[in-house]
Amino acid sequence: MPTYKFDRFDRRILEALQTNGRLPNIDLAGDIGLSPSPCSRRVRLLEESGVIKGYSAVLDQEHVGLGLTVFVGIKVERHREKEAEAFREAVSVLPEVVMAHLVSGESDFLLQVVVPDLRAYEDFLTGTLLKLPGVRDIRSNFAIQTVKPQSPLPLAHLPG
Amino acid sequence: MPTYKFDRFDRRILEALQTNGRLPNIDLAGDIGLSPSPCSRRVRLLEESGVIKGYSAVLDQEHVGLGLTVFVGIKVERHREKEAEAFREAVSVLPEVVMAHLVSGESDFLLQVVVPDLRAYEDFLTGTLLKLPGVRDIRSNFAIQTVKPQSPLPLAHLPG
DNA sequence: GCTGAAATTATATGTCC
DNA sequence: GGACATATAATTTCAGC
Repeated sequence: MPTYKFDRFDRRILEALQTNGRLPNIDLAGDIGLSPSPCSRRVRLLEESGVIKGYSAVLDQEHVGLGLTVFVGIKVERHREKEAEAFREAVSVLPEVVMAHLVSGESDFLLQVVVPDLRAYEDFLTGTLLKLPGVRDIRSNFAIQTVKPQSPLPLAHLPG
Repeated sequence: MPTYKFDRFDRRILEALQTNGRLPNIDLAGDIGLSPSPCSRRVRLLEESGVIKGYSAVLDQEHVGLGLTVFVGIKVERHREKEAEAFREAVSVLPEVVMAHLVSGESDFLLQVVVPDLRAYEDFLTGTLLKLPGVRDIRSNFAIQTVKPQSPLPLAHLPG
């Protein structure tokens, strides 16, 4: 379903649930100015249509012992499609890789990697990343400070 | 609270709630092999201690009309601390910026920017980013394909 | 600490207007 | 979309291990 006819209620639901995914329906309904029944219906429709892909607990990285975030740029050899797909598959199953994109520019791939510390990153880099097939170059950019943590998507372009 | 004495139950709770932040307590309890009472207590402690920072609905970017993700590297002038703080503050309040870090390497800051399309990015780049104080250089890397979407933090280093 | 059961309260859902 | 009734689920308490 590529399109979805949003109105201002849907937009406010999405904004509220991005900020608090466990907001009780009764509170959500009150916040957006709707009674619980239609609010619940809308949320279900948004879930079933795939607009809401799921819900997630947001953890404090430091608290769970994950002190190091690294943004990794990877250049690869020119691949045939079959090899390229194998590379993407290999990257996407690595737990330490919490996000990965094919990008334009200097690197071919940009990965966000999360590990406990520098020692763990060293192991991951030499033991895993550098052994991926077709890797030509890896550039590691270490996060020194979080300026803005992962935040809600901007929905200002939707009706409302 | 910089440390937290996790055991295997806490780890499994965190893993489960990262995957499904709305998993009913009764189901969560069953999954991790605990009865509902202690399971509920543990979740509450994890929330109160800040290990669980919150919950969020995960949206489908395309479905909500946000077709373009750009990873933006920014180099800045040497700042005094007061100016540096002003820059970080300015970046962190921009809705289009869904994540931002101070990083080592080529750029000083790395931003993840989400907008509807190239036209919107053009406006954002020229109208907002390039006008931030002290910007020396901006490099835009466009996401061509999502290899792995934002995914749960790896907790394999915790007990369990 | 956990289990299990029961009671209470809160929340979600379905039906009908 | 709203109101109301019904069904689910969460939370608390307490006994016993």
